[in-house]
Amino acid sequence: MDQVKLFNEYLNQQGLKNTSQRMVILEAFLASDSHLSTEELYLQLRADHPKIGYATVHRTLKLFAECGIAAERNFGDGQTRFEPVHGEEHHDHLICTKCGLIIEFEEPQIEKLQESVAAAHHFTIKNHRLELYGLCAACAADGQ
Amino acid sequence: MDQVKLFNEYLNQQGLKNTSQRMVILEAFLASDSHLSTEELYLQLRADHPKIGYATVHRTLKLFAECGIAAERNFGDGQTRFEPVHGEEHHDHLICTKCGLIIEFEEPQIEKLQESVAAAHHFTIKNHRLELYGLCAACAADGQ
DNA sequence: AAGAAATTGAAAACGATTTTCAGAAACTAG
DNA sequence: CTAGTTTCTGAAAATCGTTTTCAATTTCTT
Ligand SMILES: [Mn+2]
Ligand SMILES: [Mn+2]
Ligand SMILES: [Zn+2]
Ligand SMILES: [Zn+2]
Repeated sequence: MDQVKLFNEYLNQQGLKNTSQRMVILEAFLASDSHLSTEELYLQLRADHPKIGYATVHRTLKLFAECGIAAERNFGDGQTRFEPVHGEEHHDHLICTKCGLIIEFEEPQIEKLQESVAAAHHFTIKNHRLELYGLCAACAADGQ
Repeated sequence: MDQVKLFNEYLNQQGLKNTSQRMVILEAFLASDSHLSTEELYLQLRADHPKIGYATVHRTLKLFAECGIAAERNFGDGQTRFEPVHGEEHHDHLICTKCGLIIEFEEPQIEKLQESVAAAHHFTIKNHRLELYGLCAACAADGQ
């Protein structure tokens, strides 16, 4: 699915305007490595677009999240991160606390068990977060 | 295990001093409902101990976490919460996004699957967080 | 082309947390 | 017990990521 199209449709629906800044930020966001903070994307953009302000970058990332083309993540380092959402697939994360490497995974059996836990408590799950923190292979191989 | 004893041993080890404030805060913390923010515990203490400052409450909660008698939690409401750690048991949480109810659960099968996911990626898990957000039975029964 | 409405960037405001600092309290040695 | 040393405390200020404000600019509709 075309993220740019989805975003433009969302802007129209909401009576928002399409600006050059928004397009630049969207392209940079989609092209970049995932799990970016506002700060990181802002600094990255700065090279080619020094006029774009931090506030605009942040507002735009939140717009992406609102319209569903970005997911907000929080990996406990005190910064909100954003990653592009491509299809329907949900995924969770392995996070290396030494080098910051992020590995994504899907495990349907875990999702199923989550549902059964919820059912046992008469609870309806709307969303969840599962994050496994530790050391990636490379960092574990290094001195600890 | 006696949390008070553990805390005092930790203070000694670290060359820290045992003060009346620390004891008061520890007792209130252990007696209280779990998953308290600094603010909440501070306000609760205020009734009987109006002289104890916010900074002292917060510093002391972090000390508890350092010495292992408290666990830090973050349920996405922008406040760090602390809960007493009683034994070795680990648990995860169901969180009602409407009324704030927190239900604790343990699911060994999920933990096992987490390990196998990690192993598949040559990753060593140090800790993890699993939070299921949604509606508790009562809130689901209400109008949504 | 003109007007109405939304957007932008810089700076100020926010809110949770952390630090500073001078006076108070706790511990240690004598 | 007392003096000396160290840590602690509470209030206020500082920090840090995030959000809001506001006047100027841009977009988009007539
Ligand atoms: Mn991801
Ligand atoms: Mn808990
Ligand atoms: Zn690593
Ligand atoms: Zn509820």
